[in-house]
Amino acid sequence: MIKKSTFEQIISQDMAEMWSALRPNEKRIVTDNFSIQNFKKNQIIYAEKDNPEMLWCLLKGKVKMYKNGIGDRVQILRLYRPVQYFGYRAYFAREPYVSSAAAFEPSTLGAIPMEVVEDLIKGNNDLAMFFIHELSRNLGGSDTKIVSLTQKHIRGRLADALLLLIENYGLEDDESTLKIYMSREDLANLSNMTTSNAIRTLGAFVNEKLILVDGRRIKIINQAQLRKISKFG
Amino acid sequence: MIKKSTFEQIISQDMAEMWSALRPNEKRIVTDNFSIQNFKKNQIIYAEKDNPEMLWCLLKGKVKMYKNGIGDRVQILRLYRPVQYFGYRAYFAREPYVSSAAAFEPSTLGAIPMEVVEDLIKGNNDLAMFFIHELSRNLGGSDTKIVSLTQKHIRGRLADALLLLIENYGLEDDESTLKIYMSREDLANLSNMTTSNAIRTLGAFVNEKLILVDGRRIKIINQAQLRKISKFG
DNA sequence: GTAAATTTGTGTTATATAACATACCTGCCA
DNA sequence: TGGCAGGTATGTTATATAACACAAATTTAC
Repeated sequence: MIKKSTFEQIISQDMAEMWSALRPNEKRIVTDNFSIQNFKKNQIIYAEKDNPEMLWCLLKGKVKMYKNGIGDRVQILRLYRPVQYFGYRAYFAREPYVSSAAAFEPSTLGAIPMEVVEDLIKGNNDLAMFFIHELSRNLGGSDTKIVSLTQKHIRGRLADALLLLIENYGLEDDESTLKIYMSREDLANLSNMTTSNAIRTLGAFVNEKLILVDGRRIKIINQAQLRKISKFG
Repeated sequence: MIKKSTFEQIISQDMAEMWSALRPNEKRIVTDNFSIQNFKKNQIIYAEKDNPEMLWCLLKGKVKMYKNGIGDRVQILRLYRPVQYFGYRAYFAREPYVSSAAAFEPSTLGAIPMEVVEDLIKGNNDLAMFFIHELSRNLGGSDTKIVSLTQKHIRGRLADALLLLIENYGLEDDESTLKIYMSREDLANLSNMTTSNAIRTLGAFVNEKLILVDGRRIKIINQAQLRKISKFG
């Protein structure tokens, strides 16, 4: 358990966007109901069909939201970085989770009971607008993803995945190495293809000098060309 | 142009869910800013990349929200029936539309400027919760659709489309005829396949006595089996 | 520190579905 | 009334990608 003073520090520094929407007494309510949990690599935070109870706030690490599909296939739907919120959609929809969330790597998360969040929303319209905004952006992303994943060819889908990783987790100081190191399988699950095809297509990109690969370390060499592949072929 | 009294009637009867969240003075604001527009069959209501300005309320008819994809392919994302609201997501996300909306058949729509809606939300938390709820349900649907469209086989996807049409537009008094008559092409665009394959697979379903087809009229004979096909093969 | 398990890599085959070609049907309007 | 456009139907071919099989490399566990 972490001391109260540390709580305050973490949430006031990192939860900026949502935090700033709150009045002093509301901040107090959040602080009082905030609990911190650590997750190991690949540990599940919540699973499909669970009842949504918490608003999760990723403080440290990386998290994937995914859905188990047909056979053993998995589709990664969204990726989270500090400090982003998730786990609230199903609660607001009054339905069980339709997807699962797991830590990509050792991660620290904050949790606030959704009832508390809902009460806060009822008395604070900036907070309501925060969630309306988040949901709206996610829905647009999900709609766009439908078309990309169903209509683009393998190369386009993998290019999309790489570009998403750049956007989401950024690059090292060398301005080319992806900050996330993920398995070929996760890469495949992100871009709707088999692991073999992720490996093969990644290899093709290396041959074409678009990227450089060393184990799970990926260096982006030709981002412009990746964008072209995402758009056309 | 329709008389004010008729306005009041339409919106108080049909806009029930959102309408009931409003206080008398807010209802007045909506009424004063409400305009009615008729759309012909296949007429576009708004298009991708347009700037979102209006909250649309479908009063009569049927509307499809779709996205133009690669080549000439189209993906139908959502269907609307009276009385449902759409067109607000992009506004809340502060981005241009990522999809288009068009009338399936001659339709009557109400329009309210999004600025007015946003002002109302800022002063009315029930209204905010209405949108949070709608967005949350749509996002769950979109996430589920991603997996269905990418992982299910053609038969499962077409079965899904038929079940969606039942759920969305219902059946005639005979409790078997779909209330919506759509082209094979639209059916294909709903279930991510070519028109040829929609025609063929529909034919297969007829052979298997799951449905009966007379032109665009579709009778659902064996819904249980359609559900099985949606789930497995 | 060595065995076991997992991940990565590569070749081959199988198959679902798109692409293409063509014909027919049906309503429309000139 | 006849031809034209749009939609429906069906057969054939092409192809992108999954499925499978196996070997090598790397990580994990005891």
